[in-house]
Amino acid sequence: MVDLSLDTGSDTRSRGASRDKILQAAAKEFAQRGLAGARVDRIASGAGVNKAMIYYHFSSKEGLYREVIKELIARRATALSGDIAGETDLAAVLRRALDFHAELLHRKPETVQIYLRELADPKSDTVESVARIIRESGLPDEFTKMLAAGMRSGAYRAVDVRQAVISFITMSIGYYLMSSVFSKVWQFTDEPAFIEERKKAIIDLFMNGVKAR
Amino acid sequence: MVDLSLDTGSDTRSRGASRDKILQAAAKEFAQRGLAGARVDRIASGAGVNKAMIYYHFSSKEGLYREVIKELIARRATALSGDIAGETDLAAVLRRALDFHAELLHRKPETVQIYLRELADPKSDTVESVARIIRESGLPDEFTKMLAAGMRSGAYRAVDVRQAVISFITMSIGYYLMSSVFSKVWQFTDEPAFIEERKKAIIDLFMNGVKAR
Amino acid sequence: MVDLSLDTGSDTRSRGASRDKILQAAAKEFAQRGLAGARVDRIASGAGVNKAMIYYHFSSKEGLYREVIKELIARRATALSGDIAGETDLAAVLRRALDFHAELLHRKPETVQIYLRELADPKSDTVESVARIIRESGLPDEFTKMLAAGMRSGAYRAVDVRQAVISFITMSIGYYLMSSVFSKVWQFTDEPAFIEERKKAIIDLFMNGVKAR
Amino acid sequence: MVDLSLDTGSDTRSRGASRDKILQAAAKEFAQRGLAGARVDRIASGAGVNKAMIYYHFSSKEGLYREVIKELIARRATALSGDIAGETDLAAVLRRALDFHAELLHRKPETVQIYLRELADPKSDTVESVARIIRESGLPDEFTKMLAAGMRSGAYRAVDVRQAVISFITMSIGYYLMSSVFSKVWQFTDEPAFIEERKKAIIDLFMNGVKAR
DNA sequence: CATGAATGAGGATTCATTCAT
DNA sequence: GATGAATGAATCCTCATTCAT
Repeated sequence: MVDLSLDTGSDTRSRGASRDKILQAAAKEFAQRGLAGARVDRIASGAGVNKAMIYYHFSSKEGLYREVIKELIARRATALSGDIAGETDLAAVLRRALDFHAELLHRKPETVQIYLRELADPKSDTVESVARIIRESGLPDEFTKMLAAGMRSGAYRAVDVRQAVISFITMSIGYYLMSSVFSKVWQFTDEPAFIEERKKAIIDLFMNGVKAR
Repeated sequence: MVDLSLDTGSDTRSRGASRDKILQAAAKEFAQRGLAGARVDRIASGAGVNKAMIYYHFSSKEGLYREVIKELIARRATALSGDIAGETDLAAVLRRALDFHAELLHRKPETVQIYLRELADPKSDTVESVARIIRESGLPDEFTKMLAAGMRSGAYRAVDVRQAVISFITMSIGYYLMSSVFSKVWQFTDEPAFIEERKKAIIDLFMNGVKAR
Repeated sequence: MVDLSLDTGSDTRSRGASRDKILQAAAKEFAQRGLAGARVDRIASGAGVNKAMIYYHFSSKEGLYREVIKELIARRATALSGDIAGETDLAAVLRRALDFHAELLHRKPETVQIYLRELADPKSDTVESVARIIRESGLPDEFTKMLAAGMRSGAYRAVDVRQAVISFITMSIGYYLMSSVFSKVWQFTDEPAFIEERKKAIIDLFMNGVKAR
Repeated sequence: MVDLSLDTGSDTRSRGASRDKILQAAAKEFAQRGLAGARVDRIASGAGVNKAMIYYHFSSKEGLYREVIKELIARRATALSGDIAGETDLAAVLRRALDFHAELLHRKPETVQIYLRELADPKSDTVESVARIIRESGLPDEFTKMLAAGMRSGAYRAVDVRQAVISFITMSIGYYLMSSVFSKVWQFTDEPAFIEERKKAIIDLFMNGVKAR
């Protein structure tokens, strides 16, 4: 499976140690408060470094934010590309995607928060690049091909393919986006276990939903 | 059907046109930039009033924000409660909920943006109250009852009811939350039409997904 | 004679009272320390206003500086244009110019200091605009015409006209530029009187210097 | 003639190439931006050395500035002292002084810029020391003596001696101070040639201006 | 000598909020 | 209701200077 380890590169020994501490602290602050609400002082003290170090390593608060985005989203999201290429089974493709989403959005809780804020920002180019990543990942195409083939062969019912893709993506990602609400409605005790069940439930509902009768 | 008219409150007999203009402008500003990123100056000039007027009508920037939230989310969301009570058919309940989500999140584009930001805010009590509204709306309970009944009667397959509810909600709401990405991947030409198709597609996938074979 | 009163306009009653106080204090601060050395805090307390008022009235420290320049140099310097037009006598032209320089550079001591710093700044466009003002004032042309005419008529010796103009300007303005040194070498007791003598001495030396023998 | 070679000091046997590079870069930076506007970083990168090296060689930014002043002005200016002592002819004294000013202010363009800024600084002790150098150079005394003698002998007209000295100094030095303006008014093509002509023109105007008729 | 990293004390600018009219 | 002017408390960022190596 894809390695999505959290470090910012290979040089986390002492070269750039404080740079990394800043990135960590910044991710947390930006996730919790957003770019506008984040305080450089808070990031500095969170990272245990002098405020000026932030400007030594990054151009500005916004530059730091961009770097955090890059580390947290862009860099990790691209990892999926070409990973579903080999699969021939629709259910397997779904599982790959589900695992990837979990990996991407659940390992680092900050990721979801930042992603939510980016979704709300009309000027965000993160959204643009995520869209590009999705397109280039081949998921929609692969999905479409498999569904279409299954529909031709009579294995699947006639469904709107685009809607199906969207339904799958929303079921998978939507959970992470809204989990703060869900967890208040149902109080999950064991989230990791819940997520594994969720993956199965999504595959189950989706496959049964499209399968011919 | 639920009345979700756009005015800022039914008790606003003539409590000031400028108060409303401020609320409109504030909703837009908060949606685009979030509470921290919003500028009182910008809200004032957006509303075409003097900045001091905002403090004449509202206690503070945060007070104004709370008021916007109340108008945009709380007030409208509560409208659903007791509306699905009468339904006996699962598909009809789904449709009610889908219509409600569309009404709530699509009519005013600001709603989604603010909602996204609230989801990202760990201190948000909007999330709390939305959770409460969902609980009190009876949707999960009704849903659970109907699914359980269907499973007992053999009409539906044995599925994890909680997961099913979540799958439905994410399919429905998830689209609005992520539509900025989707619209960049697929370029919808006619969104209202697309949303109507989407509702059907969700019901179709869900009902087929749970129906016994 | 030209009115070169110091106020920034006609509305110095209470409309823009603090704006004017800021301009006054800023002129002093910029004169003493230069743009880079000036402190916004010092300007604010010098003007007896809140620091934020500076940004209410001016775009930035640099914007304020430009405004000061405009008030102190550009606006006043343009006043000379067309003022020497009527003169037919070379000595009278000299006197006009001498009076103008005194008016411009001696009334407000800050003017010289700021002018000196602008002369030292390779990126200054004040220097550009002063050059333009000189050109458009007609002084060099008038001067040239009169000297040339005098040379043709035999009243004046054959001299390099351009050098003569420069000699005159440097004698007149150079004194103000270097007066801080001169006053340390000679300790003038009565400067206004000294300046009047200086004007006469310059005319005397110049006219005798060019007159035919 | 006076040795005004450009090296940064005769006692710099091999006291480090980087020290000199720093002084060069610092002179440029201080000339262009002034003490307050100068950036230590920029000086360091201009000199091609690490910023800390500056503090290895100099006590502080201001200490470096003082050193630059010493090299550029004080050290070179003192060279004139006692050089005009031998002259008996007024015109020869003028020429000596003109050559010295040209040497001092024209060889290194930074000199004029720094000098201009010092003239504008009310706390400058460079101005003080230049005044002292002028006094001690004997130029004013020599000048005065010669003019007075000429006036007694009937060779010169009765003029205000102090004004005459100032007129001469301003004609000579004033050109360098204001050359950035002059060059924008007239666009000199060949500055060295122009300066030689200027020297002659100054002597010509001055001598004719004081000579008895 | 030389360097990259670090720091504290500012310094410019912003911004929510209030006041006088 | 309505406004222009005013303010204090941040907040981002800079910069001279020092330190560890």
